[in-house]
Amino acid sequence: MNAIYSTLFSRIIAGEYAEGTRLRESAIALEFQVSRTPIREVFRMLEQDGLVHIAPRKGVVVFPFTADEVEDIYQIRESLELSALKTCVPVLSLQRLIEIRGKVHETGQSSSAGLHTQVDSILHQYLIESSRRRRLIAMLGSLSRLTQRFRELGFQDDTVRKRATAEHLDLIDALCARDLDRSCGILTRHIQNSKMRVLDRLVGG
Amino acid sequence: MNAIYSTLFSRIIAGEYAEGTRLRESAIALEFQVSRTPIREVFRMLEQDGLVHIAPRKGVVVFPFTADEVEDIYQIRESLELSALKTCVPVLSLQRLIEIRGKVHETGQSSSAGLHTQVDSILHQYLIESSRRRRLIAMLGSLSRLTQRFRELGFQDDTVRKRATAEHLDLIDALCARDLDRSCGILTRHIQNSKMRVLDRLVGG
DNA sequence: TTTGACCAAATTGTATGCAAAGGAGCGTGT
DNA sequence: ACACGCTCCTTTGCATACAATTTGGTCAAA
Repeated sequence: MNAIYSTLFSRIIAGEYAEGTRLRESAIALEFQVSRTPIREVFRMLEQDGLVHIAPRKGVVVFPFTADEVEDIYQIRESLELSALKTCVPVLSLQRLIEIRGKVHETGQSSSAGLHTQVDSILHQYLIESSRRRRLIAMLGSLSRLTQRFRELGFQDDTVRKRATAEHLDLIDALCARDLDRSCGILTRHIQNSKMRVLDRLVGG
Repeated sequence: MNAIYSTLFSRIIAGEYAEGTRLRESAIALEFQVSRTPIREVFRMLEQDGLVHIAPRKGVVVFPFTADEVEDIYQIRESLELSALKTCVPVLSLQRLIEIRGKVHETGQSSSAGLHTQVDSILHQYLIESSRRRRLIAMLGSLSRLTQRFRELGFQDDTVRKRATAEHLDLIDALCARDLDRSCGILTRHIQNSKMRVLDRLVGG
């Protein structure tokens, strides 16, 4: 059932269903050779991701997943990550920051998009989770999953990778100095840059 | 089924289930005289609200809904409403703002907590929806529902009502002048004040 | 006493069948 | 011609039955 969820999730993210497409329980059930029962749960999970709308007795329709949508997701993510940052700055572990700084620096030379994506995740995840705000963490996790596929694409260009690495190092330095204002500024620009990269990829092809 | 959802929702909000309580499908199904099938959907809906955690094959456990949690919700709400505000300021209708200003002013004299709550909702809703950002609107709607019960309690004190009304009028004036910075400042303070009120009520009794 | 394996009860996951609501098409009346 | 209502078909909602997995406990061996 998790596989079915992942498949539908990917399809919607990839824009394989036109905006407003209605998903029918029996059709999906037939396609995946299961009964309608698990499909209904999958629908609920997709609703949690904000990917479909469930209208009682009417069925489920997929929301558009366009550039606008991705932009909105990044805007929300920016707001929430800033909030997390404000909470976590005082409690971050210097040791862990330096450890992550090492990884970032090391990866800076690599040309593997996958590796860059991974290190990027580690840093952001650490900041977010350090806020210890369960709800915030969950929301950011959800948003992250929605853009996961695109982020890797963003790291394919070398100049982009260089810049991202520089931003990460800057941010970590500001965090080590417990400089909240500077951290916020850097993080804001960093996320805006990520957004641009992804949107460029999206509209460009 | 919607009734079952509402009931469980209220119970969790009210703290009627101790932190970590496990909800068993059969038990709930028995209580509400339905089969387990709709109960599973209700669980998914509660998961959407961030009120329970569903662990596959393990069951669902309710998250704590404590003052910490409410505080987090308000912090998130502040971040997101500010984001909405930034988006909507340029497109707000002067006519509609003045219309709402009338309602706020009129309600300022009333001592009905319900009426104040209602007007408060109208203003915030208008700002949020004007952003036209589907996802943001949905998230704020969800957060709003989580604190709905408490907000009304917050409006029981007369000095509080006076202050809230003043803040609303201020905000609307700033919005009419399309003064983004001032609007942001006022909204931030306004939400912080709401948070305090609610938290005071919560810890006070 | 403690550890491990194994069995039984409880609980969740899925399939199937039936009930009920929505929607399209057709016909009738105005 | 148009609106209204009726009927049939599709689709969703729910109940029940069965399968699979977890969990708690018991007993035996180290």
